[in-house]
This record gives sequence, C-alpha cells and structure tokens, in this order.
Amino acid sequence: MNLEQEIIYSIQEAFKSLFAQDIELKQIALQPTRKEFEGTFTFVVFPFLKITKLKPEDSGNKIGSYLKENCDPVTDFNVVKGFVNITVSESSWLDIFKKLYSNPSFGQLPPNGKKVMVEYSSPNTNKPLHLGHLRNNFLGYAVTGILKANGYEVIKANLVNDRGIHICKSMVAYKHFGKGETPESAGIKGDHLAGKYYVIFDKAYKRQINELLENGQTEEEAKKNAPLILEAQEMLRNWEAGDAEVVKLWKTMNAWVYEGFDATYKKMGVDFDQFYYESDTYLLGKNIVEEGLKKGVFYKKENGSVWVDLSDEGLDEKLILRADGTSVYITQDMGTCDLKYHDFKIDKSVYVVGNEQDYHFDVLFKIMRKLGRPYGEGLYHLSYGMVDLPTGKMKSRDGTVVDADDLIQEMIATAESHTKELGKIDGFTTEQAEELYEILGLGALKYFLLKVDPKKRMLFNPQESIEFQGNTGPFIQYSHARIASILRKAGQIGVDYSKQSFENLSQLENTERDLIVLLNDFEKKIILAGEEYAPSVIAQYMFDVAKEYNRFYAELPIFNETNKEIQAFRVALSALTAKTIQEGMQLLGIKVPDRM
RNA sequence: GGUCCUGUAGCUCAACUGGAUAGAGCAACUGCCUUCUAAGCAGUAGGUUUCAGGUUCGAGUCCUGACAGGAUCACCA
Repeated sequence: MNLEQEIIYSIQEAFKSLFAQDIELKQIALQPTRKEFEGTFTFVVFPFLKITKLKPEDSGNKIGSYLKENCDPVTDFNVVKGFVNITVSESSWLDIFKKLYSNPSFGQLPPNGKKVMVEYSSPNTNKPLHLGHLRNNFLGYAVTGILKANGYEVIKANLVNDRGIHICKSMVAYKHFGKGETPESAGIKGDHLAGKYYVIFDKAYKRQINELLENGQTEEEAKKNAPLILEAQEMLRNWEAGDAEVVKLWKTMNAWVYEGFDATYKKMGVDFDQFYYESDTYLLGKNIVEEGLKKGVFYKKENGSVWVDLSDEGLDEKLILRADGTSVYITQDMGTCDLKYHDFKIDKSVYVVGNEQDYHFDVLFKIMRKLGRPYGEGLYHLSYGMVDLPTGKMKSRDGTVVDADDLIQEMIATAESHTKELGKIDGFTTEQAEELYEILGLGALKYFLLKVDPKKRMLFNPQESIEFQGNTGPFIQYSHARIASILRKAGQIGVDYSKQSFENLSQLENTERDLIVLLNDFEKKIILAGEEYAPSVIAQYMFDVAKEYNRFYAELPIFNETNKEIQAFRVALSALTAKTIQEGMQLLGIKVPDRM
C-alpha cells in the first residue's frame, strides 16, 4: 500500500469511528497542498459536512486529530476553512525514496495481459512527410511507449495509403516528364522525387484547366475534362485491372518512396511492428456488409446501395456500399478493423489520425459496436489538431509545407550553433558532437510538439517556435546532463551512495522533500497519461521534475557537504531524478545526453 | 444551417477532472558564475479565464444562450 492509499484508508476509518458512517474509498480524494500552506496532502471536508453535521473547521480538526493519532505516517495537520492539510513524517518520505530507488522496474507497471494496437503515421506514397506527419508520428510513438509502461503489449502499426488517384497523378506526371529520372540520377530522396512529380502534375493540370476555361467550358467541366486527370483516372482503372506496365511503374515509384520514408523514420526515431497497405486492404469489408445486412444493422435502398442508420446515436444515415456494389472509404476501414483483430487478437485499437476525421471514426466505431465486435469498446481515435504556419494552413499542392526532412535538419543545425555558441563541446569527438546536436535538435522538436494537448491546433513559427530555454526539451536534457556530471564526479571521488540505508538521516530540507514527493508521482502520471492517451501529461511532468531538481541543485551543496551521509543521500536523490528523467523522456521518444 | 473541437497574462501553454489567493515558459526589468555545467537559480511586473445568465458552501472546469476561430456533414480518401 502506498502512502496516499494509507492515508485515504485512515480517513475512511476516521469517518467510521468518529461519525459511524461508511464511506467508499473512491469518494475520498487527496490533493497536493498548495505551496503557501504547511503540509503535503490536503483533504477537503466540504462534501462530507452532511455526515459530520459540524462546521467545516470542526470537522477538519476532528479528522485531523484522528489521523495524527491513528495513521502512522501523519505527524501533524492544520485546518484552513474546510481544508485539512496533512504533514507526513520525514521517515515516511525517506522510506518512499528508498523504495523508489531500489525498485528495479521503476517506471514500468506489471503486464496487464492486454494487447493494444496503435496505428500512426499512415502516409500517402505520393509525397514526402511534412510537419503534420511529425506531430502524428511523435504522438503515436509516445503513446506506444506510455501504453507499454502501463503494462500493455503494444503493436505499432502503419497503414500505408499506397493506392488511389493521388498516386496515379504522380505516376502520370512521371510518365510524361520523368525522362527516366531516378533518385540516384536526380540525387534526391525517393519520397521527394515522387512529391516533385505530384507538384508537376498539379501545375500541368491547372494549365489544362485554364486552357479549357478559355475555350468556354465551365470550371466544373474543365476540371473533369482535362486530359491529364482523365489519364490519371484511366491509370487507376488499369492499376485495379492489374495492367502489367502500370503495376510495374507503381512498384518502382513506391519502392523509391519507401526508401525515403525509411530514412525519415530512422531520423525521427520511430518504428513499426506491422505494416498494412491499402493496396491489400481496399477491397476488404464487403463480407462485413453482408453480415450487417443479415444482422439487420444495415439496410438496402431500392437502388441497391447499403446504408446504416445511426440516428438513434445522434448521427445520420451513412452509406456503406455504393449502388454499383463498390466500396467507400468506411467499407475498407471496417474490413481493416477486423483484420487487425484477426491478426493480433487485440483488446484495444488506437488510431492516431487528425481531427478532420473525427466524424468518420465516430461512425466507424459506432458501426463496429453495433455489429457486436469484442474489441468494440476498445476502439479509440486519438485525434489531434492541425499544425498551422504563420502564413496559414499548409497545402502540399501549393508547396506551402514544412518538409519533415528539412525541418529536422534545420533543428539539428540550430542545436549545433547554440551548442557552439555556449562553447560546450570541449573534449567531444566530431561524432559525439554530431550525435549531441541530433539528440538536442530532435529533443527540442519532439518536446515542442508533445507538450501541448493533442486536441489543440497549434501554430508553428519556424523562426520562433523552437526554443532551447524554459519549458523545452533541451532544458530537461540539460538537467539530466547536469546530474550525469554529478554522478561521474561521485564515482571519481568515491562517494558510495548506492547501498546506503540513510539510517541516521532524520531531517530533510524542503527542496529534498519536494523532490521526493514529485518523483513519487511518476507512476501516477504514467497511469494518467495511459488512460488519457496523453503524452502531454508526461511532458509537463518532466518539466516539473527538471525544474524542481534545478532548484535543489542551486540551493544545496553536494560535494561540499561535510556530513557524508547527507552527501551520499543527495547523490542518490540525484541518481533517482536522472533515472526518472531518462525513463520519462524515453516514453516520449526523446533521448537524454550525459553531457551537453 | 446541423454536429464536433477550441477560446485562460502581450505570445506559447498548465491548472491533478467542482476546491483555497488561476500557475509555468517566452518577451521586459532586477539580482546570482572564486563551490558540483548560468541551456541554470532567485525575484519584479503582467488576469473581469471571450461575453451574459444559471446550478451550489465553492465554477476556468458543469448547464443554457450569445460571440470568435477551426473542422466536418459526398455513391471522395
């Protein structure tokens, strides 16, 4: 039983003994005491006044006295209005510290026997990854880390959108204007090469539309009749028919793109256990349509199209299958949903997809639940907002995108110039320095994108957004490097801190206690972040830990402390903090350096 | 028009799910490197939580209604 639970249990006992009332444990909640008051935990009595039938102050005093007498760790209390501020003994904090410090599975909850799949990234193969994908990938990867720490078995999945009219556009343009160019001959990454032809297509297409407009067609007609779009559509039909030449070009260009993506993923530090390709899955789901009709969940209209009525759930009727019997987007998503379950017998399935698809996933999940899928309640759409630029929304066709590769490169370069400016790479080899720049640049970028609530749309200003001071990745990384330096020195001068029991320590400094209280929250934060699928919870916590440590670092001496036991304790506390930071940042996919 | 999301300091974000005097960072200003890394620490200043009602011991948080920004509502994906 941990400290909080012990106190809560005692409060329950207090009500039993003082007021002869049984209160459920979950009704009792402790909150952290505000800094300006004495104490660590606060119990709010207002909700229980009906039971105590006393004034708030009197209720608080009675409960406080009971705790002081009957709950071992509680040494004191004070009551302000209806708030009982509880003070916990120094020895309890030391016990907690020792427990955390000696816990081999610190930051990892025991396996819960459940399997979850997290689908993220899900790129199109006609263009390179951009800023929006970065938010997606970092979010997805961080969520997999958090769920693992919560004891789940996690499968990282990537559903690649490798077919459709947009792919054919790049292919058509390449056929006309490519002249046999390859990534090698052009000297650019494969995904960028495909993206180049996607842009070329769009420019040529617009030219053709303008010509048709001049010839008197309406805009709608022109868009439909431009030769290039007709060609792309025909190519899509040929692709679906398995036309050898089209398929060959498709395979060639996709291979280029995948090679490019691999490089970008590697740079980003994300990976996957399972790839799904829409070219394999786009025909799935028709069997589910049959099943739904049989179960009466779907119904057929006169023209043969199939629908589901979700009006009892507050939504509309949605089309499931076209009159001509072909699939729509949701048909294949239903199929993929089942496929994932079939492949891995997952309990939960998380989709990291932008909030423009909120409605789509609402519909999809409601359908799967209506069909009585065993994983139905485990479906979750991790929806996130757009990343906007100061110039407005990003549009790949206009070229107003921040390319992922470029941005990462820029971040690393910025980290390099910062580091050099501060003159902090004495004694680094070139490789070590390069590695550090990468860790810092990516750390800054990831932290920037992860510290914010995913639901919120965010503004990214390339010049101003990424800082290296304050609430940033490098600040936390810096705190870790500081501690690493302490630990190195402790090793050099032979401070034995790892096996001490600190038996003679009786008094803790405020900052020491505050730090222990905070480190003790790690598990709680992991659980919360897991329940909410919220890396921002961890990010915020990491900042708090780093900040608290830096205060400790500035206020209290370590190697100048003459009492050897206190000295060893402070080193050990530093080590635990470093471990917390390292584990926590790892959940976010951010590396921490030992020197910077 | 319907539905959903967002609105908190000049800017970027918190607020432990209804608790105390709404907290951090950036930007501005003041101190602190002859003790362990100043990418740091301490401090000053900055707020009618978009607005108007309501619910109650208590509302940034819940309800109603405005206002603003965004997304979505295709036999597109």
